[in-house]
Amino acid sequence: MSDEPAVENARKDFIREIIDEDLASGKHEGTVTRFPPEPNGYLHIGHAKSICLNFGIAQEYGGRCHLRFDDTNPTKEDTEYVDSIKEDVRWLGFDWGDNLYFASDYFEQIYEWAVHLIKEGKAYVDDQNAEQIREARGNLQEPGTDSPFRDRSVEENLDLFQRMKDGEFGDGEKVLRARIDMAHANMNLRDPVLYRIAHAHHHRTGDAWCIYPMYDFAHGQSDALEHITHSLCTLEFEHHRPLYDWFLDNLPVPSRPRQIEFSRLNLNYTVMSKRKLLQLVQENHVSGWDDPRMPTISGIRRRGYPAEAIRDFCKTVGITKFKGTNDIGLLENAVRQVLNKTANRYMAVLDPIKVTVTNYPEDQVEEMEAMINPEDPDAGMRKVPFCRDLYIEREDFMEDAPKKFFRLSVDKEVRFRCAYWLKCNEVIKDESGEVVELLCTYDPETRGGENPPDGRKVKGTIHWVSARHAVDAEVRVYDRLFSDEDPEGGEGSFLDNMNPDSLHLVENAKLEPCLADVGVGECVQFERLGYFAVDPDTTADRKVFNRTVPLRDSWAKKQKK
RNA sequence: AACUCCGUGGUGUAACGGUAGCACAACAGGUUUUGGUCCUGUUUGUCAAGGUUCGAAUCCUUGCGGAGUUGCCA
Repeated sequence: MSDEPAVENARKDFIREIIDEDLASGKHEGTVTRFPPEPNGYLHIGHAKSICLNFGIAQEYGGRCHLRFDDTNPTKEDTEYVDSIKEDVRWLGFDWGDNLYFASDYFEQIYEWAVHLIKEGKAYVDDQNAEQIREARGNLQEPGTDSPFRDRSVEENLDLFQRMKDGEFGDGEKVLRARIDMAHANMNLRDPVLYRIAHAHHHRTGDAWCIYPMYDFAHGQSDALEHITHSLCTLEFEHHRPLYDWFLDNLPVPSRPRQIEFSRLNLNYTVMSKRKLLQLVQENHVSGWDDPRMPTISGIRRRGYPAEAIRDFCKTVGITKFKGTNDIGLLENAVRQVLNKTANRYMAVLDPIKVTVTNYPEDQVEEMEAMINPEDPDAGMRKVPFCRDLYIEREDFMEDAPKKFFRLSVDKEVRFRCAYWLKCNEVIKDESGEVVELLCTYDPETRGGENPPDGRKVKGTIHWVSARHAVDAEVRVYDRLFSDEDPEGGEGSFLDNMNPDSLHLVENAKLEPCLADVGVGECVQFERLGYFAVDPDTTADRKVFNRTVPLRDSWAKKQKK
């Protein structure tokens, strides 16, 4: 309720302003949008922007948003992708209801419209091959030249097109082209191809067709058939709009959609093109489409990013025609913001050093009380066992500590979160000089981590785990996949810019026992470290965690300087 | 000058002729049993030049810069 005025006053992007105008002027009575993926790959965060836009508008305006698969190219498409796309849209929190469509459902109608154009003298069958057509198209400086087949009679065109459909010709032998203007400044209007021959099995229509419409000849008409009011797409389609409109002008379509283009999402340290993502998968640079380092929806889901954070992120990047690059930090910030409110806190040690509390009774174990989430008191409390044998993070101990190091050091005292204050008295090293154990003493007057009565102060609080009760787990610590801000820039392949340390595998992390009960997919905070999600690779006897995103770390930042 | 589109702090995004604001980042401080969270403050911007106007990021002109377009992909 309280955020209603905020929604009301929310600044609208130029597309929503256009919709407002169209509603105000009576041009449309409602708003119908569509999300039109081609089922030839997995959805990525860039698609999320389009999904949030299209479905978001439908929600805000009480309209509807169709999920339509743009499946006009049978050689590249597959039902595997259809299924993953549906799952991803649903996971993002959107619902297309009964409005699930396929461009291939319209093949018959689109074919009839092609015949219509032929009858009007606005389309012709061209016998030229692909190379000849390319050469005759001219270039950006020079006009194209008419095809020698451009002036065939309507009857001949009708006959030839029928025979194309009947399978009399091989792939590439003939195409159907619109008869527009071979000298047009916009290449898309230089007699664009409408239909090509492809003796290929289609994932839905099977072998019913051997001719398939091109995107341009299918998309706008599909929009019109579905009574889409606003057809939102990315900037690359801007100079296709005149063609989009040409078909609507020259065909007896049942409605008049309007195409509006906006800038696609670009993120630094990320590649977004389907081709490159496919390459990463096929060449095994990642473990699959859902590798947690991938910008795919399935990847970021597995990584632990909440859908809400993706939606928030899409809201903050906004919709414009300006082709900019967003900072990946903005996404990570959205993730932290959601997780800070929702993630349960636990303690886990990724790189353990043993700590022995020499003055703590050998046989004693105490159940320390700890908040599950300080940001959400309703989450309640949990119990964490404390005893003489503990682990702490190697990073939290330093022998020659600088003044600003607030953690454990020799003769220094620090708070063990929710437990006691401990002082390190002695360091035990192995032959190579590596620290293997710390001998510490605890102060019984600091139980629960409370301040002692004598008024002593301590600057730091560190996390720990009982060595006797710890649960072992695998933790996959991810970093960005590319070390270069613009992986696709520069001379060589984008693969040259891959971050060699994008995955750091921790085989034997030590977890507090409560963590044994966390289910697959759940994302928790390992205190002082970051957010971690339980990976599906988890088995009955071994948990696997993915690091979703680290906590902000002003100490690390200070150290770098 | 083939055509089309786009230029607001470091990044992204508002301001629709009337105080250039917000988020992220950065920096400084406060709070804190997470060097987290939270709070406060600071730095940094209208591509340029003309014009219209009492008044221009906004309208006009010119220039400059960037992107896209020559698939039987979408």
